[in-house]
Amino acid sequence: MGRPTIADIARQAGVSKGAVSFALNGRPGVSEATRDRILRVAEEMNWRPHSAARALGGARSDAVGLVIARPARTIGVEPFFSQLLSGLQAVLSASSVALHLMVVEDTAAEMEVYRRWASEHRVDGFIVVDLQVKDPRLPVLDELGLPAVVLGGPGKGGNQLRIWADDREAMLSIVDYLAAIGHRRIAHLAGLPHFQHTQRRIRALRDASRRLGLEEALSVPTDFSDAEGAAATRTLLSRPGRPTAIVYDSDVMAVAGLGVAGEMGVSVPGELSIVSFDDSVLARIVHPPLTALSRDTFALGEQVARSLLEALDGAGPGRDLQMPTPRLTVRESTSPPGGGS
Amino acid sequence: MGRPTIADIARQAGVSKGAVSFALNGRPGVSEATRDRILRVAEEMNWRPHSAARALGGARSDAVGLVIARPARTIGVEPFFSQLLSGLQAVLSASSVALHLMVVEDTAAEMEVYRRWASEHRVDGFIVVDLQVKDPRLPVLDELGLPAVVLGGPGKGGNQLRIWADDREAMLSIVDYLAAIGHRRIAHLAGLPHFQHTQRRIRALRDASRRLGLEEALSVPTDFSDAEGAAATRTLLSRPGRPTAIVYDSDVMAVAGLGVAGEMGVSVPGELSIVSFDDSVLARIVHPPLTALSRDTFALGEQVARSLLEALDGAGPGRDLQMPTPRLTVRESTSPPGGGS
DNA sequence: CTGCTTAACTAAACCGGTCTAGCTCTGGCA
DNA sequence: TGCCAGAGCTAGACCGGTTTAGTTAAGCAG
Repeated sequence: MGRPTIADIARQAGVSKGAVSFALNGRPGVSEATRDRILRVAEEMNWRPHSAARALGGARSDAVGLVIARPARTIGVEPFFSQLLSGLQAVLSASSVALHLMVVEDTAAEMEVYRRWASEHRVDGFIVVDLQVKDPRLPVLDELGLPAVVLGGPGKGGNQLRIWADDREAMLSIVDYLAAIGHRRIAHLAGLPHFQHTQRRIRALRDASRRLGLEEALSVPTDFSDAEGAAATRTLLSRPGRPTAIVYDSDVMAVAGLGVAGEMGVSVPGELSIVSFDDSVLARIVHPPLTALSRDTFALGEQVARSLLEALDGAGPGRDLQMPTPRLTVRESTSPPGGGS
Repeated sequence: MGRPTIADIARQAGVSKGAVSFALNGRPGVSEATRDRILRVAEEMNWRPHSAARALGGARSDAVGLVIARPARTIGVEPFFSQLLSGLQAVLSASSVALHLMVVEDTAAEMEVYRRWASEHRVDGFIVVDLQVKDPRLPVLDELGLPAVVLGGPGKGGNQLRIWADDREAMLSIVDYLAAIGHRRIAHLAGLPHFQHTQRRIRALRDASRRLGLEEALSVPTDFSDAEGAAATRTLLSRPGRPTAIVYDSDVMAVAGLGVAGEMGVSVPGELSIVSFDDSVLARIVHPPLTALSRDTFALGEQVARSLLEALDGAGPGRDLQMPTPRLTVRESTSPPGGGS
């Protein structure tokens, strides 16, 4: 005989299927004595719920979805994602909730997957990353009516729970620090321009430069790849009046930039200070180790998972959540311009 | 009205549910004319199959499982996994097969997840990584009867399809190269000792050293973390008769080792040559860029996914598959011992 | 024209759960 | 004693597909 079903348990325990279902799901409708008996029988027969059957009945599927719209090859490169994934998993697996992961080409495909998974009851909720400026995914999620946690920026539009860190404040802390040790010409290798956090950082940098009376800061948009990071760095460094400090939006780009500097004979931090907006092993293990914003991406993942699980349990709307503002970890890639080392 | 079901299509097209099912699945039982009509109606109504309903009927669930038994925090660090994931996704998403991902603490928990997912019909097959020496997971998978693709080593035990690259040959190519440019004292920072590929590499190094008449090579086991990589490097370099070349089993450790060398004032490659067994952006973007074994992990992921999909389609047992032996990419972290920069 | 085969299709069972309507007790209270 | 409320439980519909058994009509040989 194959796997036991609730019908088998019902027969064995001498009750109806319905009673078994009530007992196993801890809901009223059976006496304590009966519930115990049923649970014991289920245990004995080594019963496991059949997820498909559950999902068909409209109940939970105990899985959440994460769809990432970036070329598959670049995901592997980004420590941010793998760190986030780790954090998510840590919490989700503790609750035996699986993660449905899919990488797609573009936002249109991403929305299509949302629709499909929702209509198939494949997942109970979504995690949304890479929030865009006028994000077309939010209305879709609203329409689907599944709970979702959106990573990035506060703001309205969509009924999803938002979790974010204060990018603006973070950028200000970088600029304040650089200005304090004497830098006047700061450049910025930004990320994809239609991401909300990219814009927020660019604006923060510009505002801070004005306030502190620095030269107008240059923000160069990139696709987050090491290739563009290296290329843009090379361009910046070979111009007259080159910056004395560069802020990189991701650690991969920062490390690539560090490599370019070395290659061009520009000493770091002697002639160029480097700050990474993202901290990971990467920033720590290169030489010199990079001054970086330490945002605990793992913890972020944990928080996202926790919030989503709460939302699944129907714990009210659950309000937006701000993560602690990342603090700058000063390492050896920064020093006063023209300074020693 | 909610999503259309085949009953809706049947009504609209004036046929029975059964006919619709036949038509949509391309099986005999309906005329060409009727099939076309049904397909057109389905298209018009924007019908999507409900995966749960399908799975309930005993059919496929269109998802495969990947369970990784490592501390969640370390996954994010390992480019190997994220690259592999990317490759898997590239193929899976093209076939609209989702990936069920879970990170657990140990092998026991991993096997438990296999059992659960199998009995819940949550997945159609598994991808198994980190093959161990006497791997307890293989009998479990046999028992569950689901197709699986195992990453690592050829060999018997288990009915799963195996995919691997020739670690032995790869290690030999590294040692041959190092010996050819004059190295006699080679050390090796290995991975977790109960992994099959770790043992294979250690043995290959020892054999090659004997054959080439080098000093007995030292293999130090680690947990793959940057911390242990750094610590072991420090130990090796501060001993008298220190190695002139170190082979690292992962790029994270190699980069960490590079950092330690810099810190200790040991010039690379002047006084120490470094080879990484794993190539990734990491190896390319540090300075100096690392000589590394280029195994295309992304392609490996693609191949694994393809093989698993084939197995799902019941394409016979499908025999074991060897990936091209990784070839050594010489960069600037290696040179003759005592040689110039 | 009869009898037989086969293609095309329908009706209904089935997968393994969830959930609702309703039945049967028991106890409390007027 | 009669009535009602509620606890505890059962029967069966239901979710959306797949699959099998059965029906109908057409085609063809004899």
